Amino acid sequence: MSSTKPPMRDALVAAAFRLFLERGYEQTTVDDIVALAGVGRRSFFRYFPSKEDVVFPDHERCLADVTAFLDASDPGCDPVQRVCEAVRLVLRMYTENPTFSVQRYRLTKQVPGLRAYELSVVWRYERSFAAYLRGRLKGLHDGTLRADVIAAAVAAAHNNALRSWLRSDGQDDPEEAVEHALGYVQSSFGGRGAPAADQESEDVVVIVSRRGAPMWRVVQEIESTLDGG
Amino acid sequence: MSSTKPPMRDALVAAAFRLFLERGYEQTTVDDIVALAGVGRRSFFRYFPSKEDVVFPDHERCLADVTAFLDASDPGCDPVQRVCEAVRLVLRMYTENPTFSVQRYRLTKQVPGLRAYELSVVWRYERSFAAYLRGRLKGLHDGTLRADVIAAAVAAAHNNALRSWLRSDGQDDPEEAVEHALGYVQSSFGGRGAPAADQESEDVVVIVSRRGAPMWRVVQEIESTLDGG
DNA sequence: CCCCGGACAGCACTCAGTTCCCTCGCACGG
DNA sequence: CCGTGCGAGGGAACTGAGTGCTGTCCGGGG
Repeated sequence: MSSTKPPMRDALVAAAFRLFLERGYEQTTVDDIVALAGVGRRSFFRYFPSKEDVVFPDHERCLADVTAFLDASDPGCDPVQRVCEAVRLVLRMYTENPTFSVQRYRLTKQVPGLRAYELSVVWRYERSFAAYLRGRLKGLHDGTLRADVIAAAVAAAHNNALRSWLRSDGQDDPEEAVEHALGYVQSSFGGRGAPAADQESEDVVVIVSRRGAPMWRVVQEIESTLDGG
Repeated sequence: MSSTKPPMRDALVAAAFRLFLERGYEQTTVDDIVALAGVGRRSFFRYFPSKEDVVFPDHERCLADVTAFLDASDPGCDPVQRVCEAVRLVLRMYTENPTFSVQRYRLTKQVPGLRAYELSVVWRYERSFAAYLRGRLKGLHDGTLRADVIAAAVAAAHNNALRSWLRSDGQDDPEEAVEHALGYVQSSFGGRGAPAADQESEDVVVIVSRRGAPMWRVVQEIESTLDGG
């Protein structure tokens, strides 16, 4: 089943989830988990700094992946699009284990402590996005403000699509939903963001133009955008 | 200074902050706090469900204010503007006690546990915004998605302005910074959002128009926006 | 006068997380 | 073949947050 790298770590995750699903998160003590896994209590805290961490065993690695992905960006690429690509890495991590993700979702929905923990995890992704955008938008007017707002918008769009997929018990197509949500964000902030093909039923259109450009250019831009829609 | 309603609660907050600033949050136990305040340990947990809550003593009330404010909205008002007004209530709560807010900011910046807690508080504001926007945008295309994204953007703009004010030790003008940040968000998502007076040094202008409107109306809108800028 | 309900004190308990020390297995060089 | 060192794991004991329960004080109403 799982890889052969850390047998003990996986055993702890498996034991923990069995108990969490049977009797609930708060009704399960760390001693229960280590007893079922047949290991010492101390070993649990060697692999997971806290009881909550066992619920999100792969976020640490994914966060590192996202940060590395953004660090390796081509300096010429569209930063907003790049962040949108990064968020797809996060989605992939959820969709790799659909049943696990759905079980975890049900758990975090019920336990306030886990929701708070998940929040802090999501926040770290958002800060990674924002740090990258700040670097790319430095010098532009309101660079850090725009970086923070765009990072928050991308994260919110991702979460919206992810949660509706999780609520559907993994039935819906998560890629499609995230693509659609990111299209909305890109059309709102779009640098060169395309107007997103699936906006045909949208009733507003956003046009961005340099101030000072001649009016004929502005009108031309509008016409091409409307025609393309 | 503070109201005369709960003397014990205020005494606990005062004692807690004295110790937190002296020797740090994690180096201070609840027993230390209650000893300094001269009350029983059990009384602390009567007023604050957890040790972290004593650091954010007025957020619960503020969150209730925000929710009530949004619930009392005129159904005809611009929902995005309404949320922007709600976020000013949150800002006011910080600016009412500048020194307290700055001290708390320094504390939360250092202690990971407090950052996580603050995150969950901010998240509840955001969910309050999103719930209101979902109600107002219901039926529109992508209503819940737009509600979530706009709520996140407004919260991020507020946080950006708030944090830069807190970093300035309360020297900068927080109202102005938040106004500016909200102007950016409104111009990105604007329903009828004004182009925000302080965007004069901005080099792009965003125009939103109903698809299907006659072209002369679109041009008229552009001209009036450019002239007003 | 007693009773009752709420605010508070204080003890005892659970459990998460940490510290310290022990054992076992395993490779290493002598 | 035998120390010797070392890293992974086991386990006891401790700290501190949070909870439950019991007892006490106090003010107001029978």
